[in-house]
Amino acid sequence: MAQFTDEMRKVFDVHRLVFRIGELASMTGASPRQLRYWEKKGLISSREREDGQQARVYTFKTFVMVSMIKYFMDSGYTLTAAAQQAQQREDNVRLLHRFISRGMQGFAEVDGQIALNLGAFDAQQTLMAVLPDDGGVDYRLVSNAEASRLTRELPA
Amino acid sequence: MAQFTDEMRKVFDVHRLVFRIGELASMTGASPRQLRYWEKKGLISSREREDGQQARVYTFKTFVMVSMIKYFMDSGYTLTAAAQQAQQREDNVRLLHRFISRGMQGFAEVDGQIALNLGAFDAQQTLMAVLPDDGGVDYRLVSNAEASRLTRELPA
DNA sequence: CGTGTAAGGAATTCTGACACG
DNA sequence: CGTGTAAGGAATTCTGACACG
Repeated sequence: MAQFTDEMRKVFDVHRLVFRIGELASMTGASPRQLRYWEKKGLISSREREDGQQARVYTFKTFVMVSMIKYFMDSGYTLTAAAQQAQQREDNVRLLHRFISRGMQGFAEVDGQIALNLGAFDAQQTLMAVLPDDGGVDYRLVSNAEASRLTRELPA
Repeated sequence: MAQFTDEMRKVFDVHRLVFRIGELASMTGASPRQLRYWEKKGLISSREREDGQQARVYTFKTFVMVSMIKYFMDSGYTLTAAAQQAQQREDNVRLLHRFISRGMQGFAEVDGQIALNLGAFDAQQTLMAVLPDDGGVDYRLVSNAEASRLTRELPA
């Protein structure tokens, strides 16, 4: 399953995502004028423009930040207060990214259902997540030996 | 913690992400000419253009697809074969999204460490994921009562 | 303070075509 | 088949300014 993570890590890496001002505006509901002003105030940032590049380039991190600022402003906060609120949430966002990037070991098959191998639970057992039909998530502990047996090879 | 998921779900919803051909090209390494040709062949798709909109608009789904096609082509596959390989992986991508969107119940604090509440393990216990300093992920089972007690309120 | 708009120049995207193979 | 390029028109982004408040 190392094959999966190696290949797919780059596919899921949101840090590769880049946007120009028009898309970021349509994605978040903030106007281009607002985005330029927020950047001038230092509330958000765009990537350094190499050489003679004209258009601003925003990253996924900025997309998240703008989305949060917009959300808090729509809730009644002033721009400055909304930016402060968003900054506090930033830590949680980073934490979630760490959990996601560390916890995914690959897919497996448990009791005939597709499961996600979440890695070692303790020295003897591996944690699996299963998606039942009711829309929730079930968790199963299986022996490490059984885990590697259950973990299916992806189509080469 | 319902507060967190309600507010942040829209922030993390990658389906809101949109790109134009230039960004998608720079993000994936495929040329604009390639993207137009692949679309003409039906291997990828761009969003319907409303009214007189000129520029193509791509979604995150297409970003993932293009990344995979590019990866397999760089590995030596022909365009058609690479697209077939990518299509097979698509199912796994969708599965991973379902696991992520269902499994996140919010943040908690376990043994003084930040943890991710992954929801019910069984009728009595809640599953928590903890990030130790060694870079891995540890899992803990706590009683449901303790879980709700440990789950910290996010800054309002 | 925070955002809208009109203004002119620069960069992007569009399509259909010619090219090579 | 699969991609590059030159060509001209259309849409986007840029900055600094004027406006309202």
